[in-house]
Amino acid sequence: MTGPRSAQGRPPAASPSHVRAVALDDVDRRLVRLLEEDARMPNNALAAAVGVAPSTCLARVRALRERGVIRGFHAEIDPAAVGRGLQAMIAVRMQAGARAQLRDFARRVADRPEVMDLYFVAGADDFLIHVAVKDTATLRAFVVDQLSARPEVAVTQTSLIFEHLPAAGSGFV
Amino acid sequence: MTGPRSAQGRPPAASPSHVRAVALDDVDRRLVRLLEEDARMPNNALAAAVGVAPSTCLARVRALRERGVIRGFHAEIDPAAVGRGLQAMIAVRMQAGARAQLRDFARRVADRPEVMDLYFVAGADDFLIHVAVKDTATLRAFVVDQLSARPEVAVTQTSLIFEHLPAAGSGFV
DNA sequence: AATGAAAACAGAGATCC
DNA sequence: GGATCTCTGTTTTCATT
Repeated sequence: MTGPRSAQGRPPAASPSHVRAVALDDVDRRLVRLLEEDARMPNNALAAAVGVAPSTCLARVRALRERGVIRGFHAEIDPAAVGRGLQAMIAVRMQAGARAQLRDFARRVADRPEVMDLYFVAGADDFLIHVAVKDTATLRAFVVDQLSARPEVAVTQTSLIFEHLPAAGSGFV
Repeated sequence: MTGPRSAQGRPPAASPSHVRAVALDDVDRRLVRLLEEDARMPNNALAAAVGVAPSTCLARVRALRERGVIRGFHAEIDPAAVGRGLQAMIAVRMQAGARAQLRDFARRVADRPEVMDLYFVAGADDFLIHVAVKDTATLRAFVVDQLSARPEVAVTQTSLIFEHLPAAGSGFV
């Protein structure tokens, strides 16, 4: 484990992509796939599953972390179980004159506790915000206070999310 | 740890919400927050951080898993590092007559390796698909073969994602 | 339900191939 | 770069409160 993280902040490094074109061999790819599914798989089980010695496996996983291939290990939490049963996707378009502040504005929004993901997109909208909140009143407050009331924001469009299927572990690594 | 997962499938249980209105006390909430940030935090460190004995901590975490509050532990992977440097959000609207098959169709799509998340939404679109792929050719192949060529699909709209800020650990648990 | 002690186990390093 | 061995520390169980 490296450094701890500020409780409310963004992950420290591992920016957009970078450390690019890292060549992963077959063992690396299998490790990534296994840890994507179960981040707590013991090192020796991991080693056995990919067919290397535990010490090798440990070194491989550490290298994957250091290369930025593995960005971190996280528990997946049921939002509803922690009082965030309502999810929405909010498309935001900034005022033409406010494009220069787009990234700073979006990053501040992304640091709000309601926000689960923020996607900068190409096209009519500037970014999408995936939020999980307690109820419609909280959602409305977020949209109004954090977005539509801001002069930088031109338009927002909120879509309620009925269900979210995350795909942790299904990638074709 | 409960059962293993089929490599390509969805997580087993923990559907939309369920096990609902689970009362979490202060210790539970702190455990959830810590594990959301670092799923591999050692049990004794976890115990010390929340102020209970390691054995108690272990039982708490196990209970959180069994209650479905914690759905799993996953490594966060840099998509670019595993050859999926291009991300997009695809909005899909189904044909009016195909709404009955919406869920089945969407679930099959969600099991595709390109798909990272699928959101069923209210409004003009039926669902949004967050994909991560190698290049534009792969993206185009996905959109055409899996979506627009299908008779159930009315329209798709693809937005490239420039950057994705995930918020693991920022929730207000 | 939480604890403390004891047993089982995994993790990290040094050494060698 | 990878394996074997060993020591240290953590995870886990269980009797107890």
